Amino acid sequence: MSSQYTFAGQFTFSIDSKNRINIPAPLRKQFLTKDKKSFVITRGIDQCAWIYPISEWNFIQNELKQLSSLSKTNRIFLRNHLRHANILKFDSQGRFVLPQSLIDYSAIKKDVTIIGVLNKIEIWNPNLLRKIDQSDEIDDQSYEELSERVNI
Amino acid sequence: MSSQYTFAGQFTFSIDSKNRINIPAPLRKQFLTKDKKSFVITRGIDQCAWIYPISEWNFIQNELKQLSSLSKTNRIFLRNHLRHANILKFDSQGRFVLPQSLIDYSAIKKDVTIIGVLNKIEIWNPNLLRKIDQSDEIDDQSYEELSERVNI
DNA sequence: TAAGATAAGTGGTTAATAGTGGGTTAATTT
DNA sequence: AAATTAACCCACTATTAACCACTTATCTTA
Repeated sequence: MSSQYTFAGQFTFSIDSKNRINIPAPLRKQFLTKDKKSFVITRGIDQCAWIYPISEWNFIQNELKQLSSLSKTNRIFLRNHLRHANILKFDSQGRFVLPQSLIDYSAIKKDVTIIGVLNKIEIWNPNLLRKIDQSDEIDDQSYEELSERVNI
Repeated sequence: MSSQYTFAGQFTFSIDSKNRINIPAPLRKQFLTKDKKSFVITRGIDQCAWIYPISEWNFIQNELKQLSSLSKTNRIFLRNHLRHANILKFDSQGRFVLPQSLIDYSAIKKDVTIIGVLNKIEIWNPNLLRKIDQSDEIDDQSYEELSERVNI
């Protein structure tokens, strides 16, 4: 079964003095009642934080179980992905407290950029994201390969 | 499964002080009841905005879901395609609010040209479109290549 | 073809919601 | 027990979305 979530869009919010971040209403509204405002926040592969609704996370965990720990890449990926995972809820105003370890990892200062990416939500330092935009342009060859697989 | 929409035609409307744009009635009428006036508006490949009825967009999203986020190319590709996507509805008068980011991207001022292009609707600055019309003529070689794929 | 009726396009006002800030009490931790 | 953290509550402001109203164009029907 594939994901029930289809997040999209970009939002620029701020983190307050108590390290709280508001989840943008358009994204928050998508949360299914079965997930009861619960989600997992963890390190992204890039220098950002990833948020998965709890049911998505359970699904991903099952996928991760398929990976053999004999592979070094797998071991590293599993460790980094799991050890920094925090189960959180958002409060009655729709906010959550971003753990200090993720603030450090993502280099969050005052402003945050929040992006919906299909089944997950990304939390970025706007400046870092801008830097990535410029430096990580996909080379043409990769795009060509992608275009043969995805029909947009 | 192929598209259920076949938009066509060109219309010149205006954007009002609250950044609202009216969807031309001939296009609006095509919206299926299952789509409930919902659509996604995002950056076009050219300097314009693209509107997809929500069911069309879901079709695209399902293709995107096949891409694993373990690949860097995929991550960048997904992020950049989804971050500019806005899920919107048109109001009881058939209008929607064009997000500021797309106003900037498309360089929309007062007038807009709206074009139906099969499964999507394009929103243009009329002046830009005129300029493109003149400069972007399709050369014969490209037409040859097209002719092998499309039978008109 | 003319007149009425209907729909389309445009403009503005009001009411609801979203985003943000802060304070108070209850749990944990040290 | 003190201090820190977390949950809960209240409040303000700006933005957004829902609503109403008017004009122009199109369609229908006598």
